[in-house]
Amino acid sequence: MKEPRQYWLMKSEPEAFSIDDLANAPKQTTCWDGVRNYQARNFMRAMRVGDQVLFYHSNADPSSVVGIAEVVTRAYPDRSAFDPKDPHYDPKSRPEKPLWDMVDIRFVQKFSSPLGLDALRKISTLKKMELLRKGSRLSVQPVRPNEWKTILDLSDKPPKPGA
DNA sequence: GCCAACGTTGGC
DNA sequence: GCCAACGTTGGC
Repeated sequence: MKEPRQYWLMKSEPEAFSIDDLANAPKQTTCWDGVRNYQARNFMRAMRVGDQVLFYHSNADPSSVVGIAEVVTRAYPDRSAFDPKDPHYDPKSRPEKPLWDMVDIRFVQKFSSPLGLDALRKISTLKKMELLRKGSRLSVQPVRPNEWKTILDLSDKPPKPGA
């Protein structure tokens, strides 16, 4: 039985790793390391190969959904947690008992124009979207199918005149 | 750069 | 198990 495709949103600061970095990466693929939040980790553990991901630029000007990526591996141990020199080193995670996981994602598409937070907030069907919740900081979060469809429809359209 | 919201830590 | 202190995220 084939599981239905799931949708997610992943945040990255473009200064650190942008959608262009993903597009230019070897095989247009990267491992999503450095996640050190249990909720975000658990969402990655729930991911399946083929799941679709909205790529979001945080701390950007303006912060926006900028494109699409695809999950290409199941979750597996994040080795960066074992490395004392790594900024995301976590001594609680040991190779024999890994605490943190990551997945690999592959570039699918960059939107012709980014969808900024202010524009997304105007869409009534996105009212409940995790990204738009006040104080929401989750760097990996689920996206509802109708939210996914709404955002893809928006990305198809040229920017509104005068907007 | 500010600061509100949030998660984690650690004293008790 | 409570909760204050602290560190981080991320919009603005």
